[in-house]
Amino acid sequence: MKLLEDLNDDQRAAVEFVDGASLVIAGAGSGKTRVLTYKIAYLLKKGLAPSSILALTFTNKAAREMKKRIADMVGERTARYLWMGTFHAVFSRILRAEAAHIGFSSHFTIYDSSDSGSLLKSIIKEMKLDDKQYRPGLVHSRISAAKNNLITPAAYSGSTDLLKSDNNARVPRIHEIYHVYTERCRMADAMDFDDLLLQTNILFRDHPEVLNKYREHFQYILVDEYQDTNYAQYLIVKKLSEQHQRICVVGDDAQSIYSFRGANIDNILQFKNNYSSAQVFKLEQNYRSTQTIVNAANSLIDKNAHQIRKKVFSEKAKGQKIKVLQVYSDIEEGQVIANHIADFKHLDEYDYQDIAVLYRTNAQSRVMEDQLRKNYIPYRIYGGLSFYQRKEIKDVIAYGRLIVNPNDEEALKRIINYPARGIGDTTLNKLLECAALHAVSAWEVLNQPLQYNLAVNAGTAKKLTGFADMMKVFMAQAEVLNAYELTGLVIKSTGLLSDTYVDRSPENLSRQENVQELLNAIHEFCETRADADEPAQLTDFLSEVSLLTDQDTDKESEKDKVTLMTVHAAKGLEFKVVFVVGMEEELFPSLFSMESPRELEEERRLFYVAITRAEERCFISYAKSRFKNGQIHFANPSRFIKDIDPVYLDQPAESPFAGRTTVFDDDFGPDSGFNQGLKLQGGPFPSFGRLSRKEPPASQSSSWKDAAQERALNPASVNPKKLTKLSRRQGDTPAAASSLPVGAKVRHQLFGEGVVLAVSMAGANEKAEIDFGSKGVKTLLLKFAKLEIL
DNA sequence: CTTAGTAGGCTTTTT
DNA sequence: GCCTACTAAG
Repeated sequence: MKLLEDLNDDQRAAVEFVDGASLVIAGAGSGKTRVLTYKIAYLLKKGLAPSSILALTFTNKAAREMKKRIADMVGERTARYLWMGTFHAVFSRILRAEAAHIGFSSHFTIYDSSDSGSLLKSIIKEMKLDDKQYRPGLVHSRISAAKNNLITPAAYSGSTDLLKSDNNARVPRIHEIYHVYTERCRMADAMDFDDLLLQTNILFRDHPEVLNKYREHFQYILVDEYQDTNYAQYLIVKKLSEQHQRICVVGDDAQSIYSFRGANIDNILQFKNNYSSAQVFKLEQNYRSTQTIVNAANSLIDKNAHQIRKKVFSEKAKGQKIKVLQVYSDIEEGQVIANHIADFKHLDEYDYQDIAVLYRTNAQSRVMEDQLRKNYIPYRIYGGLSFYQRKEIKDVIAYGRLIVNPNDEEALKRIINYPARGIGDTTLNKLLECAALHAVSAWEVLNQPLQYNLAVNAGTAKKLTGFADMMKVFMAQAEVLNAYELTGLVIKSTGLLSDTYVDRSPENLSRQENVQELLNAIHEFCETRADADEPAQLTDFLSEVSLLTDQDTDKESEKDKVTLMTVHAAKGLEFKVVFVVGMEEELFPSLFSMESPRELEEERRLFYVAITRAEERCFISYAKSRFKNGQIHFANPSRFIKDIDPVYLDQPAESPFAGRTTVFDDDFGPDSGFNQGLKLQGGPFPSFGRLSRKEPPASQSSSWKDAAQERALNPASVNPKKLTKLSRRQGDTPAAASSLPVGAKVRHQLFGEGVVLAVSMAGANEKAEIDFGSKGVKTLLLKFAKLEIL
């Protein structure tokens, strides 16, 4: 078979073995995705129907990319029928189909983490507990851990161990909160992320006929990133595959970095025990990195006790040593890296797009961004707030959610008084308490206030009725309009955007554009669905969108920029040059991991992931001082640097900071407090103060400005889903010469004919205000709006 | 009930 | 430094 020619012996063996369970241990850069895609193609060529193959990935992005690659091999028409996606996406689809079995409706809402947090907060308040003691985040993580281990509220209350542990942590009533939380979710016809896995397990446990249906349906199951699966995921896979054993899991225990989310590394370590006849394949040849990088990474991971031993090797060039950079401050760190990047570019060694800066926490991006901008280096940033987490987007989505599922309490809470319509906290709390008292949804009370003795005065009652009536109009319209039309109607008739029109501040413009971008996305969704002759109602859009949190498409305008992201986000990616920054104790490894050897090993794996992203050059930097929470913190170099065999490192010969390269006051010699681990809190520090406040000229021109402004003002040009810290730093640009003259007549496919009132710039993009007569005046981005000039 | 202003808290990583 | 949650005034 021709497709096998592209594979090495190990890869081919893994691909061709299809008669039983198999575990593929794939070292970093060893062609893991290649094996998965070729294996699927192989199965298809062997005659397996695409719809009978289930391929589970960890991120939407991975699923998309794999699907694309397979489509290239076997054709889009075949590939589209594969069941390929994240656990959450695939099983939410199944849960919607089987919802009736477990007491949900097929259009149940998926609560995101902030919905869960907000609901927990309400519950904690209602139970009159102290939210300092019962911090919603802490409570949520305990409940989440319980769900990931398939512990229901009843089981939780029945477990003396858990109760004891909660007692010790001084949060003895968590099991009660868990009960109420579960009831409230059910009342709201909502599932949180963890429910998607828990409820799937419940469905399969309580309805063997349903389990059998899917068992027979999925003739072959593949799981990517198996080291990151948790118990709930493990059991789903096991139930589906244990009869026919046609399962292939791929992973690398050395890259298990999600235990905080319940991932259990034992799933991969114990695979052979669970599938007794399992074949194990090891992919040990790294095709990505130089020998030095691979060997350095090996020497690091060797310090972990918990692992499957393997010999990852590279046959590429030996390559240069990993350079260790030591600097005084986070600011200098940014500066030094910016200099290196500028040199690479000027010497024509690397383009910006070949370079990534990886950090442990998103908070570290700010300083790096500042320094890159000052040096006119274009960058793109992943992480921070995703598109669908922006306030204005969540508001629109919340209206949609409530229309589709009026019992969605979190959506109701969000919009019942937004835009302001005189329904304040007092009223809302009365409403929610009343609903909780009668064990009905808030929407139910809203519709029958008298029946449930809702104690509000006549004026307030009227406002509530007004809101409910408005929503009912939308709900009726939802029957006839598609998602795009309905969302447009909602935005228009609620005046959701009206407070963004009060001025032309970059923030407001950005909000408008974000909403426009959402509308564009919905529009595109509707068209795609229409082409495929599939429904394009709001409910269809929402069920797709609720699990989209992923970084997305690389657009043309994204080319040749330095990438900034967390190490977690970088998993699965590769760059010619990688800077791993902030290699300091208490940051990497993080403070929270230092107590436990297990977590420390996970941090080490994380560092391993970071280093193995690099193909040719790798830099590691650590700073002596760093701003954290508005205070200066001092730290020692990360212990992980010492874990790397020094023969692979190019580090300053002397003790930390003795051989520094920049000119500074001599306050911090090698014997200063830093090296003794002394911690200083806050307070002005003479030399540091000077260093940190020294601002470079605020000139703005050339390439970075376009980059930054694009990012700031036009989410679409960056990457539509992920975007941090919008426009604070940049103002509006003056209008440039336009391709669209004012006064021109145009036609828009939805709004019909209109007249151009004004054209201006939004970042790097032109936008036009167009009067569509009866359809109103719209502001449209020209790059999106499909306008026909008449 | 709304808004503006201030005090306090917080920070790991993400489907 | 940033965001949220609370407080005081309209």
